[in-house]
Amino acid sequence: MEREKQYKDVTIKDVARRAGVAISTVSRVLNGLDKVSEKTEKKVRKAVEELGYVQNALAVSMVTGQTKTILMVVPDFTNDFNGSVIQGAEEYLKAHGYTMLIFSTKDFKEMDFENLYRRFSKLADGILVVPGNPDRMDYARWEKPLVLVDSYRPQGDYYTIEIDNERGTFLLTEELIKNGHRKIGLIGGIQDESASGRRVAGYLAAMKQYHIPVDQRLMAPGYHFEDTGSRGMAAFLSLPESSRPTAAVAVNNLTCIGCMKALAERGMRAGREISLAAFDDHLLARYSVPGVTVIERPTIEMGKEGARVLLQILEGEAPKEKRLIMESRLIRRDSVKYLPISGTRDRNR
Amino acid sequence: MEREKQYKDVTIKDVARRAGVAISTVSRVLNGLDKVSEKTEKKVRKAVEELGYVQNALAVSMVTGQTKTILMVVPDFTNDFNGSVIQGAEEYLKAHGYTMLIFSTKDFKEMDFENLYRRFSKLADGILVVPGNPDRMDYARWEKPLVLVDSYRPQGDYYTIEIDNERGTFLLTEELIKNGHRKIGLIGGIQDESASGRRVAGYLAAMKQYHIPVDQRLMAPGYHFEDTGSRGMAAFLSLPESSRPTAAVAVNNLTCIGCMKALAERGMRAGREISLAAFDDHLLARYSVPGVTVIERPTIEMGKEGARVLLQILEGEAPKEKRLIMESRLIRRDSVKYLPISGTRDRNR
DNA sequence: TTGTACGCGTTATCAA
DNA sequence: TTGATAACGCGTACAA
Repeated sequence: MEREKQYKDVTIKDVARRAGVAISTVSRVLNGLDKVSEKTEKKVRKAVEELGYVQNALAVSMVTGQTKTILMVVPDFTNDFNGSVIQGAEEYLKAHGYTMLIFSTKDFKEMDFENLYRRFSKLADGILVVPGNPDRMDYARWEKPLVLVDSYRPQGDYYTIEIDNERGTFLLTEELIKNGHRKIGLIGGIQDESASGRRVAGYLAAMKQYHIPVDQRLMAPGYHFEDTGSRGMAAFLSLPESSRPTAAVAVNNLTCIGCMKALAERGMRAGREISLAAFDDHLLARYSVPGVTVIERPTIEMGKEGARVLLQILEGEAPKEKRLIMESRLIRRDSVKYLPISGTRDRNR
Repeated sequence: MEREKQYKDVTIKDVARRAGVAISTVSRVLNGLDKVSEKTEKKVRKAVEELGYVQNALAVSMVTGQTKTILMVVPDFTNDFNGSVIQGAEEYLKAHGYTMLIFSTKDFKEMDFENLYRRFSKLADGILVVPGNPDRMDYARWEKPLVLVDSYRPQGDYYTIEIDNERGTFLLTEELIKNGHRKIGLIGGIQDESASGRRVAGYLAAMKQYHIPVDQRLMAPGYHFEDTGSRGMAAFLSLPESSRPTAAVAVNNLTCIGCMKALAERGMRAGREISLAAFDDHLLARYSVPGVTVIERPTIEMGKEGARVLLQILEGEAPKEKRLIMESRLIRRDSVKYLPISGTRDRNR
């Protein structure tokens, strides 16, 4: 009863009454579109202030058809790569008056995508997605502007924020080769599977370029999870010494962590018993001793760029180039041991 | 022109026309409230199916006054603690038909809170916040249901999801003491500051209980950032050996990481040159060699519980007990070295 | 420069 | 059991 009154929000109508003008005048002042005499503007602003009026974004969206909201979809929130991308995107959106809805596809069944589109189609103006691994989402059903961060779909004609995945693993593999390694394992990755496939390709390309035959036993394919890494590394370590790899490339942060876990459990360390180089920098790679050689990506910037491109599309100024390739770089640390014995001799450090 | 048509959404009106019934009937079918004859229900469902109709959540919210959305506020997305809390909360909300808006308070000025409340008051039914450090947000302005995750405001009469912070640092400190350490430093924490203050108190309580005088030089207070940790550890290491601590307690994940960074830069490691025990488990503590002894919290569950309590309040079934204290536990790893020399003698491992 | 009135897509109330 | 219609809060032609 009384309570009802209390929670009753002040509307544009209340402001109009208080200011002694029409609601359209209030609207005009608030949106600063048409000309309004200075005097009435002052009256309105005063009323707004006194009443503590706040626009009802819902009602605005109803009539304008815009929600000023974008939906961000990520595989899960506990992966620091996703966290960084979200951070960058959220900052950009916030700074440009947009609000962010968020949705995680963890434990998602493919069927669920349909519901996702239904559920959010009216709630957001556009969608920014970090694909999972595997990357099987059918984006075609989403009819509004869409930007993919860290996906590889050259045929799909989507707006994407990428880095050169193939080059990344190529550099990692090359780094190992240049340090004298020839028995190099690959941990994780699925051939022909989106970005993951590109990373496998980079490994193979480096091996080929340096004329090193690929040993299938040294490839431990799998999706980009920690488990793939720990199992892959365990498998390598159980090989007879003659065929055991002296180094390994992990395809992403989680597989790298899995490798390090497997090593730690055996009292071993990357750069001692086996060398390691991985895609994506992370806490453990950075601060463990020895540190792990990695490909670093501008994760926060990728999120920011994704948001920027999305808003550009919404403003009707879509960039001509659909694929935006960002820079990545190799960070050398001590997980790569120099093997002077056999193989290539030129040290690169 | 044509394009306009394409993007024109199908509304309840279209469904009604197609089914040959009134819109109110369609609404009834959709919401399953009143009785509807089986025949008309079938007609309506068919029309919905054929047209691919989806309710416009905005319009629903306009009239019901509920948005079925909650706002989650976190300090930033790159901290894995926040990531886990978000993960838990998002899963719970999603499963209960709620949508999650998200907002980061990184680089937030206190003044900005007012805008935050204004901006989201009409967009969300409730708010779930993980406070920053410092924890100075004025929640009183937010008039809707609110739940704090990991905040300590016993006087504020808020709904909170907590763990026993004081007990946490007490256990960490005690663990060091029981392993023979007496010169124990504290890294981070601000006295009398919310949860942070409780952690300082836990350290002091343990020292007192074991009759160890507190040396002010061994307290390196500061907010819960990485920098506080690396500087604190650096300061400890530069003390003359006679007064240098043999062990340190870090108040959270970031300060712990800072400590480990400082050690790594000097070629040192926790558990060798100095012992370390910290609040919050994380990647680096778990998998680095040696692993770090920590207090582990049920982070995902904390998010989940926060969401649960919030929805309970929204359903009008607010729990009687405002503070929900969750369990945490000590995980022993190898960063605590046993010092048999002087001091307490009973080993606890 | 300002005001009137319609429409956005729903739910809910009241009649029929 | 169904239908007509008034809200919800706002933006915006159009009229004044």
